[in-house]
Amino acid sequence: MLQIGPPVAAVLPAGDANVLAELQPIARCRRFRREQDIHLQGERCDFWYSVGSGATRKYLLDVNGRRHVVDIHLPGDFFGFSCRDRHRFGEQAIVEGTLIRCYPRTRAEALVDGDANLSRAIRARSFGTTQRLEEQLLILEEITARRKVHAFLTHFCTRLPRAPDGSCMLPVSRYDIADLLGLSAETVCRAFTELQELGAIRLRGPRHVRLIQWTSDFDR
Amino acid sequence: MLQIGPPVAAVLPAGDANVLAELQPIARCRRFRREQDIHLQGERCDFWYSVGSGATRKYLLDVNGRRHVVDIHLPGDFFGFSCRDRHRFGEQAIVEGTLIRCYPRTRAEALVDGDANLSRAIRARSFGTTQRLEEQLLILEEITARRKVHAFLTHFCTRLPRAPDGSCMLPVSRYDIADLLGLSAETVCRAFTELQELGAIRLRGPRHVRLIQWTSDFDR
DNA sequence: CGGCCTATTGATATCGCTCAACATACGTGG
DNA sequence: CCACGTATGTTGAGCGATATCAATAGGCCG
Repeated sequence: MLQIGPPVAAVLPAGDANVLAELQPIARCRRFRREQDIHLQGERCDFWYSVGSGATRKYLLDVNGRRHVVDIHLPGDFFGFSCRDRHRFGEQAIVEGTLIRCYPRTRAEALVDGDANLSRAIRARSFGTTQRLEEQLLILEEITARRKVHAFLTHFCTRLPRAPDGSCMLPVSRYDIADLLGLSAETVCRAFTELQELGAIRLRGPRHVRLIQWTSDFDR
Repeated sequence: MLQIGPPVAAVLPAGDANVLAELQPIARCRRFRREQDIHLQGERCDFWYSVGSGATRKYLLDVNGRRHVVDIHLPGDFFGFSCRDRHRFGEQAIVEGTLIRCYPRTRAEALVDGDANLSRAIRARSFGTTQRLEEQLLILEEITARRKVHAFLTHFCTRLPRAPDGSCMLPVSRYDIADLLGLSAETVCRAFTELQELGAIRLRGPRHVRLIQWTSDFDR
């Protein structure tokens, strides 16, 4: 069974947010509707982006038309970093009115080149992305669907704002979770139901989750 | 079915290798034996590393003692980048005599701070790591073991040196592949056998693989 | 030669994908 | 307001895929 690591935000220097504010002058803010694309797969990598509010998914449509989700971005996250000139993945808003800050890449790089602190802050964000993806890999290496879903919720809920009772509102559908975990939506549903029956989570509405302290294995 | 993206090396600016050579003065080179740890999980992040020769695995031992492999590093790859102060993962040599360059982190960061080109090169490496992990996530999201193994081989072989006939020597065991793909070693074995029967690969010895051009689905 | 590690194959029970049906929520237009 | 349509979420049945346990083969090194 997996011990989920701390979220990226908890390990990033708190001062980074101030440093990153230096990028604001060149940012263009845009709002996106649910399912609207921020950039498409194959498009030129002309911007860096950060999430102001809402949530986005990084996804790929494969040759069979199946959708793969490789990452979810939440407020504070940066995305669009790339070492190639075209995006391998598309990125789209998950929630209505998602606010995105778009930083023209050339200008952003010029700013970063001239400011070692800013450069460190961006580097820390990039390392943080690596960390989040590594955590996601661990989750996908879990064997059973129930464990995958539980590990996902454990990790994801640390990244979400929490109500006083410790519960979270998931911005993502069962389909998003399925495409992120490489499972069918039905299996994800069943895992939610089973986890609730086992007392690992409590649901008040399909997207309103509270994680319960739980030490045992989930193999009944 | 998945279209595997190009390897990171193919999209990194060729000049980066020269730029990164500026880190050599502070590098300490060490050789590691098979299975020897380069750093442990939980250890302080005091170094950046790059692979000179051989191969390494980034891994985690979970509370049940199961080993998870999240990445394989080959010559030219950097690792040990982190935005936390302690390593979540261990890293160990896979092949005998693996050559590792160790860069003291504080000195490396100071060098990078003072050189925008070097800073860009390190950033590009970090973005490249992100790209490799995203590709690995896509592989893990494949449904069947056969597809996972085939996608892994397709991606991994682009990172390996290739003989004139297009064949590769895998530096990793079936167990490494299993722990990387979240499968049992037996299932990985069977997938190799099936892929060969289907004509997707040819094996001359367990680790000597040649990928065959193959357009069809692998679902018989 | 013997021991160990890696790789392979077999048998079986469990798990998850698929297809199907149904429930629920929400928005829209009448 | 209700009727309806659509998207989302849930549950069921059955089959194929994979984990697991087991046994065996092969290679390498002392």
